[in-house]
Amino acid sequence: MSRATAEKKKRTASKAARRTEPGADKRQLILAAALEEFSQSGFAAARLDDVARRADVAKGTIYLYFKDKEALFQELLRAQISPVIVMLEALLAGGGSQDAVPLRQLALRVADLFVEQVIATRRKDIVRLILTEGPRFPQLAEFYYREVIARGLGAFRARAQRALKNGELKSDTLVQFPQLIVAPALTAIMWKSMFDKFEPLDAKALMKAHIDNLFDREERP
Amino acid sequence: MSRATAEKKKRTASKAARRTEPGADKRQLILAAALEEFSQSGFAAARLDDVARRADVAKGTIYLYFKDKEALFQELLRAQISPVIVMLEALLAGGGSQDAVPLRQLALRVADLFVEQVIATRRKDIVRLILTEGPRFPQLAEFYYREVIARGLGAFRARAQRALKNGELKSDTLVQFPQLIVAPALTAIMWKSMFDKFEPLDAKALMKAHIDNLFDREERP
Amino acid sequence: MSRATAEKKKRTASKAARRTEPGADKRQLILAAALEEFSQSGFAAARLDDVARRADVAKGTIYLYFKDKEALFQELLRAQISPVIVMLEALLAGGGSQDAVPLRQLALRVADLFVEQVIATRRKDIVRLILTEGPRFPQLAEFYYREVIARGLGAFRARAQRALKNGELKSDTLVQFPQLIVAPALTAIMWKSMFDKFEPLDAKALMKAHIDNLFDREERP
Amino acid sequence: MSRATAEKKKRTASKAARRTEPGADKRQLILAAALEEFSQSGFAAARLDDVARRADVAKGTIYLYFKDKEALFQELLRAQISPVIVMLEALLAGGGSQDAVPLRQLALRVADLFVEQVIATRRKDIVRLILTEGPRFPQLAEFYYREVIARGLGAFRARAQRALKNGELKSDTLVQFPQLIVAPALTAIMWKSMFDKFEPLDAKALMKAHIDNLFDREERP
DNA sequence: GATGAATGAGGGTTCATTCAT
DNA sequence: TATGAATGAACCCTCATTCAT
Repeated sequence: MSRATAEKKKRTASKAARRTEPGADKRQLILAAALEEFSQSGFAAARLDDVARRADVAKGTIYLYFKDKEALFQELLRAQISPVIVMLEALLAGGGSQDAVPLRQLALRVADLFVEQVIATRRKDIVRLILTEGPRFPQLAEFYYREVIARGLGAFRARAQRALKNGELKSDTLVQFPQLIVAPALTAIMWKSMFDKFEPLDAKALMKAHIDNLFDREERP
Repeated sequence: MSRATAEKKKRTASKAARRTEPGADKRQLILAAALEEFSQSGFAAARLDDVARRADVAKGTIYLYFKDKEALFQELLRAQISPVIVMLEALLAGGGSQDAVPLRQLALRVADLFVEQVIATRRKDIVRLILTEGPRFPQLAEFYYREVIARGLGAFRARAQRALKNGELKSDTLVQFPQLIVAPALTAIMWKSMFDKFEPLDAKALMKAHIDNLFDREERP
Repeated sequence: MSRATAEKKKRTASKAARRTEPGADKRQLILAAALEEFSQSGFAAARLDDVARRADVAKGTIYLYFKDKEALFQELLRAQISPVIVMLEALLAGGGSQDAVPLRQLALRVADLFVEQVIATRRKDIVRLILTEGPRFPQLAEFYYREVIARGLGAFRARAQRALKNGELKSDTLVQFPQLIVAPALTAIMWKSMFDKFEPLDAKALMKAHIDNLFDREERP
Repeated sequence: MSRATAEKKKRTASKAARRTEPGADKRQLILAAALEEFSQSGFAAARLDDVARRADVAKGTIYLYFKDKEALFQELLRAQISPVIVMLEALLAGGGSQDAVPLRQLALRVADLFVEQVIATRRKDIVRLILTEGPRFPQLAEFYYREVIARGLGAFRARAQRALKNGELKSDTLVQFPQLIVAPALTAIMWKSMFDKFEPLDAKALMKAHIDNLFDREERP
């Protein structure tokens, strides 16, 4: 009871505060609450009741902004992907167009960015949700493949190809399997949500060790 | 009424056929059906009705073998883990006790085994389910960490330590991050269940390339 | 089927009528329907489906007002007890504080009240349910003992004690066994719900005869 | 698992022991177990599974002796009534045919017998069940009314009539309301199953006080 | 007769969705 | 727009009953 009471009080207070918030767009509130609930419980087990409560809106309000539960879910995942795509393209296409930065430096920079901006934040749950619920939402999987995977790996593959040509890379491993570059990142995300309490994982160090592995062999004379 | 009657007849017929099946243990039938349904829909969205139908038993029969939906789910995941553990220990402890086989060979052998026995079979769904539902079932995550992760990585880490001492490994990367060895395997599992239809992935080649990466750098003079 | 159709029509009609009913509080509707169903079938055999239908609400609506079937049951019994307690105390404490009214008159008055307000009404089913289901709901039995039995018999016992002292009563029978005063009332309730159709019982006359019995002996010289 | 295994072993053992019991009539075992379960849970909530376990027979066995759950229930109540009827008639008809024993003595004797043979034993649960479930089983109520109530009260009423004629009784209260004689007995049964743990009731003393009440007034000059 | 695995109808409960206000 | 009471389909689970052995 005390927990509920405390929570209620807090919510009531924040409600008053939020009411007056100027740009407190309901849609954003709902999306934020939905991320929380969906990543906590998964799509099927999440309750719109809880989303509404957390967003501090009425249950019916959700339906003013989203057709149904699935639309909310998919729009949530799509909305959050946009910045990732932008970031991705900025890094790969922009920074790499002239290959001013060596691929290894680029990889390290992206890895750091990914750890800081995704793995260390709530955003990692977006990735988890996509991995987790993707098989149940074919359109989502397809969308994600087209917009993120194909583009991201494609760009990386192109960049690796150039690195291979200009001698920065000695083997074509990364050209054939660009997936290798992200494997430890996915592993880190899964690890953090399941095993981190038993054995914490330093994601940044893991990524660095992995990249060192991929490039050190190449750079030896 | 005619529908019910017709259905009953049909079922009776197919039942008669199956009745004679020799080792068709009900419990196993249910577990197999459950794997199918759970990996298709996830825990929350799977319907026991469908499990029953797929196993060709009545809904109530499930409850003769499992306390409830969650017990069915957890026993499913635990039951399938045992062979993995056995395999794991046989390979690492057994084959590696005298380190007769170089770690690289061992890794390649394990990778092949994992691809053939897990990734290429229905068993990969077990791994997916654990990764996917683990956060919602803390006991399961803990069990899995204790029985599989801690043991597996522990054994691998010990073996890597010895490889480092006897010069087979030049860096301590794998001692610090034994997770690296499995990262591409997880990635392959996720890829296969979401993106394989868009772009098939050769898991075995991926694993080989990864292991080559890890060891080649060490073996250069 | 014709029965169902007929019922549906009736319900639709009455629903339209009820929609406009002013104070038709849903909670009260549900409680009234629940009393009907529970006293007809007992707790275990009563179906919430029927309660809902009788209250003319959807099944889910019940759960907006009551946590579950048991809560509905217990709140039903507790809600109905309050007026009884109030009545009880008004009569015994109020009217008896100065013992202005002889105990016999008081008993007759209470008996009449009980017959009219309880035995002759739907309320007798509340008493039946408590007697009937009490053993299965220990909290309910305790609540009832504390709030009604202990208080009611206690007050009556005190009043009887005074009557004994001031000579109105000659023996201490009622002080020792205040339960005696209510025994015929319980018997009447049971009789009415089982045997009244075979042999009607005049509860008021029964109570009067009983009270005469208890007091006549005392009043003889 | 260990609990289940242990229980199974125990049951198997005791079963072996019972197997050799000579007159261990299955039907009686089942009836005894049924009484236990029905009076603990009521008709609707009692589980035949538990009856079978308690009787140490298989679930199917029950159906060899009783058509269904309701038949078991009704036969249970009817079977147990017979001795009561016999006793009743022996006392009233037999002992009272010549009115050798004064009615008051007879009443006291019956009360004692009832307390000892019914209220103090498992048999009180039979009475409770009849009172409790009667309304749901019209045939049972009718059977009970015809075989027990009508006969018992009839015999008592006849005896009271004679007592009135021969001066043993001064008023016709008991002729009009023979139910009065049993009211405290029913009250005692209800009390014992609900409130006895809060406030124990001396049923025998209660009955005696009640009978004194009924007869003292008559016997005063 | 006796067993107990199997059945499946039935009921309690949840929760996405609607709609009158 | 926003609300939240109301809905009812859907799903888990129980348990009386059956039947092959």
